[in-house]
Order: sequence, then structure tokens, then C-alpha cells
Amino acid sequence: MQEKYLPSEIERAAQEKWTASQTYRARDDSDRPKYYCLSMFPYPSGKLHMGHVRNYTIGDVLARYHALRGFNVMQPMGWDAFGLPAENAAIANNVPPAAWTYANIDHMRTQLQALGFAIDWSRELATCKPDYYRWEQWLFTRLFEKGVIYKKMATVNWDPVDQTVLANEQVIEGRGWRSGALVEKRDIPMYFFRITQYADELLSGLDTLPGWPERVKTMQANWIGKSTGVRFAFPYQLDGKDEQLWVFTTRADTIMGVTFCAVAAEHPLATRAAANNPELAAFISECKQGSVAEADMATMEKKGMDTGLKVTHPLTGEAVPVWVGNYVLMSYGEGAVMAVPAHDERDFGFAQKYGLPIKQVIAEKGEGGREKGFSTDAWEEWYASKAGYCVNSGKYDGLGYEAAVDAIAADLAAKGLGEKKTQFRLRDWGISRQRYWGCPIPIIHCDACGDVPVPADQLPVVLPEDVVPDGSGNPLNKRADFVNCTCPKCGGAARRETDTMDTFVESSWYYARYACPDFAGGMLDERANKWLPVDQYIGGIEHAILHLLYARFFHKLMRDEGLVSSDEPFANLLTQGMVVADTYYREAADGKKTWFNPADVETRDGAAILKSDGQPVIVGGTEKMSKSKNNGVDPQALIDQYGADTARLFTMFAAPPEQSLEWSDAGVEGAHRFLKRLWKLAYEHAQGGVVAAFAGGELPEAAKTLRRQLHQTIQKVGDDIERRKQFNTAIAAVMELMNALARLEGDDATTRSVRQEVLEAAVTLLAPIVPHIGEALYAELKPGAAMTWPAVDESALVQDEIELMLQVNGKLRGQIRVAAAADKTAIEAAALANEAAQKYLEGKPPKKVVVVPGRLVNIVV
RNA sequence: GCCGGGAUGGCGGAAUCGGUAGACGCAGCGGAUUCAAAAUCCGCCGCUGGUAACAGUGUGGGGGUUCGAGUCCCCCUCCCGGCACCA
Repeated sequence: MQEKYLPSEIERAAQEKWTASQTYRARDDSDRPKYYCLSMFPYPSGKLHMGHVRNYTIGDVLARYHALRGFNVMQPMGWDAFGLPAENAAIANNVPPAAWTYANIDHMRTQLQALGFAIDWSRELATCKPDYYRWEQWLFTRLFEKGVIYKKMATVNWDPVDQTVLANEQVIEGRGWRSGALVEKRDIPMYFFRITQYADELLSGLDTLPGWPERVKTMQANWIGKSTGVRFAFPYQLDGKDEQLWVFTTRADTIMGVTFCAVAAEHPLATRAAANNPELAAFISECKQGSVAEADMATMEKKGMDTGLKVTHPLTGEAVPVWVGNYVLMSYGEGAVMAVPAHDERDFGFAQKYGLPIKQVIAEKGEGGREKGFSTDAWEEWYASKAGYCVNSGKYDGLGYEAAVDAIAADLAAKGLGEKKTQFRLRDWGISRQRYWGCPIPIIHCDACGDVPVPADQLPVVLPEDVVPDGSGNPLNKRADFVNCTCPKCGGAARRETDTMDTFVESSWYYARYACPDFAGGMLDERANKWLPVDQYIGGIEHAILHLLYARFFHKLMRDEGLVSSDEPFANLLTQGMVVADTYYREAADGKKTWFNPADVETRDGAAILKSDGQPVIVGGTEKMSKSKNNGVDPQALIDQYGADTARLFTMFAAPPEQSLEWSDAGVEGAHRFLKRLWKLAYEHAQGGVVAAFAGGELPEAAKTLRRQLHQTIQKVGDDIERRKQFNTAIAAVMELMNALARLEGDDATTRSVRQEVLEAAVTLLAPIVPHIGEALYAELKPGAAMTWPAVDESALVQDEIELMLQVNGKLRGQIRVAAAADKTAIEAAALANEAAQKYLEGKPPKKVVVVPGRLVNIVV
């Protein structure tokens, strides 16, 4: 055995052995229980970052642990290969996105392999390959024919200078990121998935997922946002015709407090009113400026203008003015809202700003049963409460929330002007992207036949890979060989759709394709049902809503197509926190920030200084490692210096998986030190010859105590990995065990057999986390044997005496030792007899004695 | 703005069901080894007072429930994630 721990050598040897023996090949025909362990596949951005290392190490620990416990494990890997960064790289470097992407994949695959993950590489897939996306196109055509996919207008960010649609992240403070032009909202036709049709099932399905974190389920439920309310109309006359302005509200009980309505800038009423009102027309075009992102809409200044038009209140018959509001969106709901300034905070602010009337219609009892005072001067929380009752509302006065809503809905229904309705916040999923590097939407536009789906035998619609985008519009429009085609229905000349699909579509079903990536006869075969659902899914918390909701939706679409038999794709979910690091920057006179990598910055006398010029930099706070903030740490350097096991150990030890992980170079050093120590302990033992592990018999006290700690540790590590999914504490427990082992003295045969037992077990307990050193050390300790998870020896856990904490009035005052089997009376007596207890009792009789078995005694005086 | 989460020593974190706050590691300090250094090994290490024994205090801030609160409840502050075209 080598005396020194040489990571590069043992890691190469272990990886070669695993590859040669196809150790991690998942068997489709095994009779062992299956364990499908999946980490979210990476976007091939260039090189691996720490977030990847963390994500895939978590998955690998769980995969390897289950393999040691006898499961038939499948841990696949692939590439979420379509997306915007490839186009940006293309523009910057004049390389086709395809070439850039494939080069990145090759590099990142090598890096993943160097980390020694137990991946079945025979199942690798890339979403930008036609043999993958052809099935996505095939499903699209099926769903289009079923009506699950439809076309409608939708609002996008339009850059008028680059003549291109911008992603929300490409809009910075209302301007295009490249051109700097003011962004406009523009309505264009798009294809939509009818996800709202599945809203109820997506919501109730959350209750069938006990293996999901509560917070993710809460976020999804809120996102779906089921609410019951009333949809009703304000009648009006325009140009001699009877019309109705429809709105939806969850607060129909406040309907008597409506003092105006607000419509979106694109609403027909607004357009009509602007026809002879230049000021209003100007305001409407102002509303059309800025991004479509909800966060921007919600934080911008609320502005409005009176259209001069009036609608009729459906119950009072009063005339209600109609305003245009920049915060009302045409594509959400009806494009119009009723405004009750007295009982909605946003309406209140709006009414105050424009001097619109505020009419209280809900009151609430405060202290002493008196009605709380209402003032139009300042908003108070309770104005929006549903706990009050109606006032100033005629026949509805005195009614509570539910009774009022029922009565008002009934009266509206009687007039044919409204009804109760369940509404979802969730909107249909628009998937058209005006971009080149994505899966082509398989539709052909024919002047005679309209939108015609591409027939199955003409799929895939292959994306040409030799294109270099230039940042202005979709280059596919300029490719005659792509655009020009014949209509599958009538055979006439036709145009191919050039929009591509949202990349969330590819990532919505890749987990199923891993079961049968080689299947050429269809999207999925029967192996999908063998492997699904995924037993453990691991990915970043940032995917809690969108990706995970879309994948759940897609699974149901595939189920309804007869492709899978389960209802949900992921049985258990672990949402890993982000890897964060400090950020440093300098700001130029024009406000442009330059970001510096933490590796190039040092702290001197409490101030951050750039190493290269010794001048100060501004500390920007701790943020997710990203290219834009230049605070990433390259895992490659780490692997080169310390080896993959150290990188894996540190990322698992520094924080529990669900929390964010703060990067620390010093911590890496500590992880490496532990592995060296582990190696040394095994080496020293092996020098005296390996023996059979302790198998029973009498032991000296020190060895007995160590064995108890060993079996406690085996119990804890198994529980930490399997149930708690918290690896930092598992590692800490093995570190403690190794510290104790180092203190064990004696070279007699019995002691050596205990040392052998401890080392064999400790190496195995750590093997899921640090598999290379595990492989090497186990081969030295037990040559030729296959590693299996150690069993807990219950008899080793038994203790005769235990220590209890002694409290007086809840404060720790001492300890007492009692027999493990001692009953409450005996414990009480021992506690009261204790010297420290006597001191604090000062001769007074105890009022009460609380005994917590196995823990503590609390004497209350 | 809305939804979700977080805050514990100098630092990362532990405390799993309301029961010893600070496990384990990092940094620091002291010692051993060494010609010297690196590496390694041993010890100390929340804060305040005290030579010490010990006492007080302490889990972002304020209040509450309880024999007992880092953990439960209410209010607040700050930080992070998501907000539908980043992935």
C-alpha cells in the first residue's frame, strides 16, 4: 500500500476500473428494485461551475448509497442544449450555435467524468439532436390536432432598433441590452399549450407528492392561484350599440363601492376613446413602452387617464367613469378591472393620486365592539379585510363576506349580467420563440389550408446547423431552403413556421426519454413505465415553479396520449441551494460596472483591494455564482490541485443541500486534510497486516466504547443520507469516529480486529461521497471483496448508565448519572439528592419536578 | 409590488419530536517535532466579570405561550430565490 494519499493516481485507476467493467450501467432487465436518480441536466454553457458540482454530487451520493444497498440504480446524464446563450456566443465570436454547443458538451462531459460520477453514459442525450426533438415535434402535432395547442396573440418585448424580440433578461431598465433603445410592447401571434385545462389537476396532484418540499408545493399552489369570484359586466352604449364591459373580482362584496373602472391600453374602449382625443392617444402609446415582465409592471408607477367614457353600474345604475391604467394588462383576464378604492390598496393609491371618489362599503368592529374609523387620507390594512360586513350598500348592509358575495352574484345572475366563476392565476403557456437555436415548430402555413401540422412521416423538421445569427431577428427567415415548402394537404407552395419552441419544452420530458434514448420507433417505449416515476429528482430551487410545473404538465399530456401510465413524474424532490460567493466591482463615471473575481481580490485592514493594482474595490455582497458578476470559482482548478474527492467532500460538507453554499478556499483545505488523515489511519493499520473484522466476544472498555460509537455512526449516516438528505452531518459523524479511532490504543489481536471493523465501515460510509478513495482503501482493507453497506449491531448500542442534565428553574446546574433502566421516581430522587440541586433549592421544597426520559430533569422551585 | 425561503461564535455550519446552544470543520492562539520551515501531532478557543472555582449573558430586533424556546405564535428589519422569453 502507498504511504501517501495520491488523489490523481487513485482517481484515474478507479475511473478506469469502473469504465472497463461498466459498473454504472443501469439494467433494463434486472429483478432488483429500481432506483431512478436524476439530477437536472445542465445547459452546456462552456465549463462546469460549482452549482453543477454540487447538484451532481448530491445525486451521486444518493445513487451510490442505493447501489450499496442493492438497488438497480439508473443515473443518466444529458444536455439541455438549445437556448439563448448559444446565440449570444455566436454573435460575439461568429461561430454557429451548433458548433459552440457541441464543443461545450465535449468539454463538460470530460469534466463530469473526472468527478467520478456513477453515470450511465450509454443513455446520454442532447436536446438539440434531431433524434430527440423529432418526438417533441411529433407530440406537438398530436396536441395541435387535439386542440391542446392553439394560436393567439401575445405581448412581447420589441427592440425597435435591432428589430428583434427580447427576452425579459435582455431588457435592462426598459431598454434593449444591445441597442439601448426603449423597448416597446408588441402583440404577435403565438402557439399556446392549454395548461389551464390541467390547472385543477396540477393543483390537486400536489397532495399526492409527500416527497416534495412543502415550500415548493406552496409556491406552485400559489402560482396556479385558484380563486372563486364573480365575473360580471358593466353595460354601456357606444356609437348607438349596446355593449358590455366584463370584469372579474374576488371581492364582489365591495361592488357597491365601485367608483371607476380601469382598462388596458390595448382595450377596444381605450382605442375608441383615443380616436378623437390626442392626449389619450399619447398616453396609450406611453403605456405601450417598457417591458412585459410582471415584476416591472408591479413596481412601476401606477398611471392612468380618464377616457371620458362611462359605463353603467350593474346594480345601482349609476354612471361609472372608465380610465385607462398602465397596470392593467390586456392579455390577463378580461383586460379590464373594477376599482374599489376604499378596499383595495392599489385602487386607493390610484384614486388619491387622481382625486377619484373613495366610498367605504365595508366596516369592521374594533376594540370594545366599536366600529373602526375609516379615513380617505391614509390606507389601513383592515380596509381590505374579508372579516367585516357591508355598509352603505343598501339591501346588502350587514352581510358578511360570503353572504354578500352570494347575494350579489344572485342579483347579477338574475339580470343576466354575471355569475360565480372559478378562476386561475395560471395562464396558458406560450411556447413560440422568435429565435433560431431551438426546436422548430412543426407547422406549415398554407394560404389555402391555413396552419397545417407537419405529417409524422415528414418529421423531424431539421434545424440547419450552419447558421450564425447576427442579433437582428430570426435568421431562419432568411433561409429560403428552410422556409419554402409545399403544403402537406393541398400540395401548393407554402411557408414553414420559423419560430422555435421555448426550451422549457425539451426539459419537460427528457427524464422519460432516458429510459429509452435509443428507441427509434416512437417517443417512448415500455421501458419508460419500468423506470418512471423518477425516485429522486435533484435540482436548483430556482426551478421550483416553472420547470417543475411544466414537466408535471407534460407528464399528464404524455399520460393522456398513452405514453406513460403514472400521473406524476417525480416522486421525491430535493431542491438544492445555490453556490454563492462574494462579489466585487468598480463603477465607471458612466455608471458601468466592472466585476472582479474573488480570486483576484484580497482583504487588507478590512478593505477589499484588487491584487493586481492594490486599489480598493467595492464589496457587492454575496450572490449566486454567475458569469455576469464574475464571482465564479472554477471547479477544474480545484480538481487539478486536490482531486475530485476533495471537491466532492467539501461541497457536501460545507452546508446542507437545501441551503445556499458559501464558497471558501480554506474549507477545501480542511476537507483535503481529512482525506489524508483517513488514508494515514488505514495505512498505519494495514502496515501491521489486515485481519478479519471483530465478530464478537468480550472487549476492553475503550474498544467497547469505540464500537458503540461506530454503530451509532452507521445508524446516523444511513439516516442522514436516506431520510434527512443532509450529508454535512453524516461527514461530521465519521470525522468524529476517525478522531476517536486515532485515540484508541493497543495492538492486541482483539483491538486490531475492532480497528479493522471501524475502518472497513468508515470507508464504506464515506464511499458514496468520496468514491475513489473508498475504492482504493477498501481494496487494501479487504482485498477482492465487494463493498456492501454495513449493518448496525444493536448489541453494540446498549448502555448500562446514562447521563442526565439537571436543571433548576430551567437553568442548567449539573449532571447526574443514572442506570439506563431507572424509572421516574428513582431519577427524581437522584436529582433532588444532587449537591448542585440542593444548593439552588436553598432548603425550599420543589414545586414540581419535570423528568424527560433519557434527556434531563428540571426542578421548579 | 406579489409569492416562497433565510438570519446561530471571527467564518461555514450543528442542535432530527419544545429539553445540555455552538457538534464537525475553517481561521486564530499556545505547545511538541525540526538546524529551520512545510507537513504532522497535542491543547485552548461565544461574550462580559473573575487568578480560579464560578457567576452573568447570548441564536437579526421587539413582544407572547411554556417548568423549559434557536425551535411554537404575533409584529418588525435585512438578505436571498421566483415572477411566465436566462436556464
